[in-house]
Amino acid sequence: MADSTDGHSAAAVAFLLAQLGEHAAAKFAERIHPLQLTPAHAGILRLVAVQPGCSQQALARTLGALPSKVVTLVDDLQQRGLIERRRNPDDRRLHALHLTTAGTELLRKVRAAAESHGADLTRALDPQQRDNLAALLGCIAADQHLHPGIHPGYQRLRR
Amino acid sequence: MADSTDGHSAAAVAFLLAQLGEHAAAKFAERIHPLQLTPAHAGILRLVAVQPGCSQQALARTLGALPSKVVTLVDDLQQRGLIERRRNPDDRRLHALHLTTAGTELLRKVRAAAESHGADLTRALDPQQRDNLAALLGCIAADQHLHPGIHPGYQRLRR
DNA sequence: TATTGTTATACTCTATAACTATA
DNA sequence: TATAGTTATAGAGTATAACAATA
Repeated sequence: MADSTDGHSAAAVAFLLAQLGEHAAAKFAERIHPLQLTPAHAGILRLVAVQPGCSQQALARTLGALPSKVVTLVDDLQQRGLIERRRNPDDRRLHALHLTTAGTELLRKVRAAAESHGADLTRALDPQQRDNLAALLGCIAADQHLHPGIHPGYQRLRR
Repeated sequence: MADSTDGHSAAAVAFLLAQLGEHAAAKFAERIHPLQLTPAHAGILRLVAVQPGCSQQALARTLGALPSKVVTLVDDLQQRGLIERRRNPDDRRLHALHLTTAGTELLRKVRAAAESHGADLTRALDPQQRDNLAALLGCIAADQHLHPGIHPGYQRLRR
């Protein structure tokens, strides 16, 4: 990985980003572990909430993940009664995905966990610094053409 | 993963960090791929440069990686003539690791790649913004007790 | 024939623990 | 007995492609 010893070089910023990003992802995974969810599960719950009735293929395309992986994750969530597969009468090949009441409730807990996770992660910054950081990161994310809300790690989803 | 749709909440910052961190790591891996190195290889090259003569166990402890993984990575680097295993005469169980001339040269290329990678990643920011970002990230990293130069991803080193 | 969802299989990666040599 | 390094092996995880149902 990049050298991190040469002050505020561009390489040092990139290394810090990679380091903190991994740390943030790992801490978030810990936060939702008690809910018996992985980040992948949480990502699917969130997307189905945003796009109710979406198909598994659409989900896979949006996440950049393999359809066969999405199947097993949706299996998990359905078996726990968090998500429903409804047959689309117009095209019976498709499964229209919907959150159940339990799924909506659990997603609320996931969002609460994400918020307290974020607060803990940025506790060293005052509100102005935090907004400043958000703006700078948003600037880079836009420039790098990252899709809002789509973590590249979704491409290797884990159960 | 965290919701990224609620403005500049703490959760949004955490999500952006995770997203950008993964992106930065992936881009860096692409940069050094032509050198036939993975980030894990690069990390070992760098640590051996910083602590010449260190043992493989010490390396594994510093990186938080399994000793058996370090073996295969050092094997790769040794076979390519980038690193030397010297027997420690005082304790013949230990291998003292040293970079060869070729290893030192390749590490220079890795550092150049890291620098241009960082420049590309932060091209949307002016120098002042970049320094600002570095300071904010450094602040969080220190608060979260991250070890400078040690990427948490080293713990699952890949060849 | 093409597409959705699913399942099966082969492959890779990882972790554990056994092994050797030295202490 | 304990530790460094190595190797072997079993388990988990992943990607590919085969498959059934529907269009």
